[in-house]
Amino acid sequence: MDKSILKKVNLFSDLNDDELEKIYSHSTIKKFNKGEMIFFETEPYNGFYIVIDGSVKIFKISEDGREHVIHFVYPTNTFAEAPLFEQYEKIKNEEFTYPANSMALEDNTKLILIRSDVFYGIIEMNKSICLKMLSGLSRKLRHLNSHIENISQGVPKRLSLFLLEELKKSEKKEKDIIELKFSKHDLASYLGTIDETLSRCLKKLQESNVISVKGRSIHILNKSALLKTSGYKMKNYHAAE
Amino acid sequence: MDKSILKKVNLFSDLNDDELEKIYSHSTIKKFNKGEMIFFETEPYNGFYIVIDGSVKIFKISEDGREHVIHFVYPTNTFAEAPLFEQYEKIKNEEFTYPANSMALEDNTKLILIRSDVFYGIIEMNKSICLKMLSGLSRKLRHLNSHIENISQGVPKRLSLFLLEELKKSEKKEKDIIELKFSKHDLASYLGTIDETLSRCLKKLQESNVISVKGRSIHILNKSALLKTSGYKMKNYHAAE
DNA sequence: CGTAACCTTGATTAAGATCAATTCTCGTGG
DNA sequence: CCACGAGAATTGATCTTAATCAAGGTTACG
Repeated sequence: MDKSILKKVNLFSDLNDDELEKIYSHSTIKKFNKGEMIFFETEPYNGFYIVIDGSVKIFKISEDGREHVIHFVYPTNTFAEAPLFEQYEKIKNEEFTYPANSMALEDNTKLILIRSDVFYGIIEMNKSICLKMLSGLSRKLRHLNSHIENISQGVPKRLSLFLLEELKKSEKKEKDIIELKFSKHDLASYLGTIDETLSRCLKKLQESNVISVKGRSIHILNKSALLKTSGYKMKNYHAAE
Repeated sequence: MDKSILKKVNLFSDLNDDELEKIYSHSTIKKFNKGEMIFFETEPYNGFYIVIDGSVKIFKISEDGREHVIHFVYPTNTFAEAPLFEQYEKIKNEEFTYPANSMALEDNTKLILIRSDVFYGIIEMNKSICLKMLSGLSRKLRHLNSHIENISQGVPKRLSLFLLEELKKSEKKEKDIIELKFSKHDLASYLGTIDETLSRCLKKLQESNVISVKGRSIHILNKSALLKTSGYKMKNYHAAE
């Protein structure tokens, strides 16, 4: 893999060359195609991942076999870091498993696996990476809190919020267009609803000329209408991860 | 305040006497009565809290004025730590606010306020406290993840899960009895439902002899029935915070 | 005791899940 | 290049759950 990729990962931005070299030499890059599993929640934990290319969904399976999407992860973000520290507190080699399942959403999705023991070594040498980690986890916490707040407030509202968040993330590229990396089924699951309900909600938004949907690309025609139905509050909008 | 209290806080268990002294001498203990506000989400952030006695609820208020309880916090646990690290990454004195509102649930609730600047000083000196913090945040993340998973699965299920979690927390004291520190209204809000629905669910559980409710104390009569309606999976149950 | 906050109960309504068909889309092989 | 088939998405009809609306009943506390 290209060593310069590591520098783009916010988590590693304060590491010196020795430390980067250590991670570089001990890490493996893994490639997955669309639909391939990255890990199962039954699997023993051995490290966390960084998305380099493509995208990933994190999901749980309930006892009735249904899938519940918890997160979508995009490049330069990490996932499955939490068990690292729960594990660290205990006897080092206690059996821990991954907290959920994860699957690649696109062909040629590239990930770096950072093994627990490698990372523990880095932590010992470098305090700043701890603070980066803390800051990353804090943002995730904040995000989950607002997700919980939203989830109890009706599908149209949740959908509007989701669209605004996605729009914010992609604001660098083409204005006003969201390219979904995943099926509407996955989106429905993430929003805590089902395909049919999502479909109907999207239809309504189209009929009132707020958005226009073509396959997996969604054009935002009237952002302020979305803000309105999402129950716009400054801080919510800015807190989006 | 009694200095020995600090040692009971897991977060501080690895600090040496100097460090404890520093926290001790720079911290204030604050007392609140039932119903008093600890902070508002509009308020500038100046540090996190540790519950020493009593209990606290963390909640948001939606634009229609409704209250949404996100957390209940009990002794020796911390709350509002997340902004600490989001703030640390930025220019130090950027204006940050609390992430939600908080209110004391009991008379004579005692809290320690750890000011941001004091804590930054400790962090500089002691790496282990970072790891403790990481571990604490990780557990919260895991907890929120399972909360999200649960919230989309019907009130009876959520209620059963809540009861089992509470039972687990209080397992040290009287077996099989849960003493709520808060109103049923707050519980309903935490479960993402309303008073009437909660009332009916509790009634049903009583009629089928799973629990018995007297005021704010709930006696668990048939734990395995609860496990069943909660969709029991080993890891869920053990992951309870 | 009396009042207010808290909780419960019943009747009604609305949101969204479920069930059951279609239609659409896209990749594959003929 | 077209036809096929499978998965994805949409649509309509119905059913379930839980929110809403409207009264009562209980409890706690001055």
